[in-house]
Amino acid sequence: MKESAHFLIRYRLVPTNTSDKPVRVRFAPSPTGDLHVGNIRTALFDWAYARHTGGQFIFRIEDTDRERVTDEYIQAAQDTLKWLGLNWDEGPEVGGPYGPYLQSQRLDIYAQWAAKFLAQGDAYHCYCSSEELEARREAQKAANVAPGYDGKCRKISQDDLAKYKSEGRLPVLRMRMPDGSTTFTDSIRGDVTFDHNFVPDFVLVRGDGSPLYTLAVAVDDIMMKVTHVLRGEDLLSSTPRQIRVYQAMGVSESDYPTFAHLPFVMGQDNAKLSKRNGEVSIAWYRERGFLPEAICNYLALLGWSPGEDRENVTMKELTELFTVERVHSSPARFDMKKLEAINGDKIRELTIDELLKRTTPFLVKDGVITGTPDELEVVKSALPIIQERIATLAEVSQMLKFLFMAKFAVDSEELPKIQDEQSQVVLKKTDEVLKGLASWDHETIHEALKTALIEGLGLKPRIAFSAIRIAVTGSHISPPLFESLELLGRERSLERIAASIK
RNA sequence: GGCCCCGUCGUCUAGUGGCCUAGGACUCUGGCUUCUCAAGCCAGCUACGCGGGUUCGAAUCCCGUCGGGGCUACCA
Repeated sequence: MKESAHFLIRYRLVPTNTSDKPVRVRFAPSPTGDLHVGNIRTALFDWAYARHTGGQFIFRIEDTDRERVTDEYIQAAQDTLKWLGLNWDEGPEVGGPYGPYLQSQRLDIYAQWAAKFLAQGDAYHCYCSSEELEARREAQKAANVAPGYDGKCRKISQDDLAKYKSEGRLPVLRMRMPDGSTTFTDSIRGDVTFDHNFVPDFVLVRGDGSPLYTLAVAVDDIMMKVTHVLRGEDLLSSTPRQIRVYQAMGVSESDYPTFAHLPFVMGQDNAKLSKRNGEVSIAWYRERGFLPEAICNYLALLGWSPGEDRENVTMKELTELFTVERVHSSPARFDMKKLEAINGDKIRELTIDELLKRTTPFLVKDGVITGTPDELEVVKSALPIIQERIATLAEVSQMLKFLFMAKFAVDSEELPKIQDEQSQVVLKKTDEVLKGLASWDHETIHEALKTALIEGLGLKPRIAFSAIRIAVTGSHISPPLFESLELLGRERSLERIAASIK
C-alpha cells in the first residue's frame, strides 16, 4: 500500500493549479538571435506546464527593442518551436483572443497605459540625460551607496522644465517606486523580498515614445490573462517592477500571475549560457542530427526530474509528469555527452520507416543519395544494421556511403593495411570462395568465409575479416561485414575485392 | 561594492529527520559478448563545500562562513 500511495503522489495527473482560473502560461522570448538551449528549456517547461494542467500555452514575441530583434530571428524562433513540437494555442500565426502577440503591434496599448500612469501620478517625466545619469551613477558607486535613479525629476521646477524643453530634451517616463518593500511567493524559491531602496524608479517609455520591457511585459501578462510566469532566473530581480506596474494598472492581487523562476542552464565554463560558450543554438543541433524529442527529453532533465530513477520520457509522458514542485532551484550545466547518449537511445526506439524518413535528408544533403525510390529501398534495408551504431542522424552518411559510391576507393590511410602479404592471401582466397557461391546472402557468405579462412587458413576472425572489410567498405569501421556484402551485391563486392589484389 | 538567488559523485539528478555503510543516469576504467565499430550485460572509481548548533538520530531543520551565479541600462 505504501508503494502505491507513493506512486500516486509522484505521478498525479491532476492539475496542480488550485485556483479556479484556467491556467495560462506564456513563453515570451526576445529574439535577438537564434533560440538557444536555455530559451528552449524555458519554453519546454512553459509548454509542459500548460499541457499538464490542461491550460493554454501562449507564445508572445517581445520585440520592443527593434534595434536587436529582427524578423528573421522571429521567424526562426517560430520554426524552432514547431520543430520541437512545442505548439502554441495563442500567438503568431494562430492568433487568439488577446492578440496581437507581437509587442511591436501593441504600441498603442502601452501608450494608453503610460498616459494613465502619468495622469495618476504613478509615473513622471524624467529629463535627465544619459550622460548625467551615468555621471551620477559613478558618483554613487564612488560614495558606496546603492546605484540607481536618485529621483531628481520626481519634483521638477517649472524653470528647469522650461529649460529642458527649450533645449529640446525628450523625457522618458519613469515609474515612481514608493517606499517600502515587495514580497512575492516564487513557486520554486519561496518568499522573496526586495527592499525598494534597491529598486530605483525605472523607465517605462523611452524618449522616443517606445515602450520598454518593464512596461510591456507587465501590461501584456495582465491583459493576456496570464496566470503563471515561468521564466529564467535572470528576471527574478525585475519582478518587483512588474508588480509595481500591476498596482498602477489597478489590478487586484488575486489577479497577479504566479511567478516561478527557473534555474539557469550553464555552459561548461560555469557561466550563463550564451553564444560565446559553445554551440547553443537549437538550429545547430538540428543540423547535427539530433532528434527534437531527444533535445526535449534531455533539456527536461536540466532542472527537473520525474523521480523514481526515471529519465527516458516521451513528450506525452513529460506533460503528464511535469510539475513546478519538482523543478530545482539550483542551476544545471549542459552536457553534450549526455545529450548524445539520449539521442542514441531515441534513435534506437524509432521504427525503420521513421528512421528512414529522418535520415533521408541527411543522406541527400551529404550527396550520398539523390533520393530515388531505388536508393531509398537500399537505405531502408541497411538501416537495421546501423541503427544501434549511430548516436546522431548525421552519422548515417559515413556509415552507408560505401553502398552508393560510383567510384569506389579505399581510404588512403587504410590502404597499407591490406597490402601486406597476409591480407593479400586473405583477399585472394576470398575472391575465389565468393565467386563460387550459389546464393548471395549474409549467412551463406559468412559460412563460406569462415570455412575457408578461419578453419581453412587457421586465421583469427578479426584478422581475416578486417582485410575484407577494408577492401569492400573502405574503412576498418563499418556495419557488420556479411550484411554489408549482401547489401553491396555480388558484382560490386567481387569488383572491389579484385581491385584490392595486387 | 550593494541587493537577490544558489551549493549531493567530474556532470545531470534521487533524497522533504531514521528505509542512506547516500540510489540512478552520463562520462571514465576494467571485464563479458564479439567479424570492426557500436549496442547489450557485469563490475569499479568518485559526492552531501566548511564550521557550529537543534535532535536519541541530519544530506535533510537553524546560524555562520566560504564558494558560484544573476541583477545593478532609455537590454530583456
